[in-house]
Amino acid sequence: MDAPRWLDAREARAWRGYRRMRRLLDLELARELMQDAGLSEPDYDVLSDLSETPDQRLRLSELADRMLWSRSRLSHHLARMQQRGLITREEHPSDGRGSIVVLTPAGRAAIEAAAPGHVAAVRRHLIDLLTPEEIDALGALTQRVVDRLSAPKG
Amino acid sequence: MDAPRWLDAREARAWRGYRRMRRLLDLELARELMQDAGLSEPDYDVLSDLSETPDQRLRLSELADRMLWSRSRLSHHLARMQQRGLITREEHPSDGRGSIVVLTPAGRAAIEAAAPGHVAAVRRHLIDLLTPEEIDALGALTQRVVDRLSAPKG
DNA sequence: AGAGGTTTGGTGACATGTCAACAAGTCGGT
DNA sequence: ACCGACTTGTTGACATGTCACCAAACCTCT
Repeated sequence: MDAPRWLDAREARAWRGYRRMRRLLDLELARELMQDAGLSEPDYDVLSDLSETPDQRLRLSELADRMLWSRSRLSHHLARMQQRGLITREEHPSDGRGSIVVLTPAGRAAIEAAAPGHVAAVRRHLIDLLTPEEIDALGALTQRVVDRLSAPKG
Repeated sequence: MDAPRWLDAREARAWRGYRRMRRLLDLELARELMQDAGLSEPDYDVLSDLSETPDQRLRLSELADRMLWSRSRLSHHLARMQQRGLITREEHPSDGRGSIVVLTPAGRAAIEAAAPGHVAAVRRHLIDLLTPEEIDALGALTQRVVDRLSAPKG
């Protein structure tokens, strides 16, 4: 058991700042999104990912992988979104197990109505507060961390 | 309704990277923390904040404010932690409404056992992957965003 | 064809977080 | 002292996320 290497002042500032930013940004973006568009962030993410596919449809497992969600979580969430008419399920044409998640017209309308305001909020509270250098640094750094965590033996 | 200013390629990379990093980092840190120390991240945060105070005790509302949690959430969570013997509640000496959250010896032992491993994990998956410049940039940028979001009229 | 192992999506039980309402206490003005 | 407005912490109902498990379908052998 080696002596732990605690964070120095700069590292601690970055780590604490990151966590605090996360929390505050989440709260604010979720609040505005719900108020302006009646969607939760998970709702928005599902609709957004679906709307970016060519046919507005994705296999459940594929969608779950993209979102980094468990299939169970997605299945539960889709059930709720289906209740509200935002998505439907179709059978997979060749794989009898598969379930295809499809964006309904109402779902498409919802994401199209929500997107401009949400992007504006992301700009207002984050992107537009950063210098171009900071944006590039954030892009580079997050990608490096993500690549490590996604690597097979990370 | 002005035409929305969508994110350009660099901005989108930063934003997507940030969200993906968040998710992956959360999953991994929570997984290791639970496995190594039997604590959830919320558990750790409560214990950590408490252990950093001079007397290992804080008023509930004060702790909630520091953590950016609602009082309701904290109250529920403390009930569960109290069940496990990690914290206790005491009466406030002068304010009859107040409840003081106190770290128990078991709680102190838990955070002391968990901290070295957790800090090491934070280093391994984030801090040690960044250059000193990136750490400073992250510290500066998060602080700016936090300050804006914390401002009275944000 | 069929056995054995894997993948897929769903389910119920349970843990956690949110929201609105509440009782008790405090505070400030009169 | 007392009234009304506010603060504090708790609670219960409900929304959401996690976990273990399952049935059905698939895939790979022989």
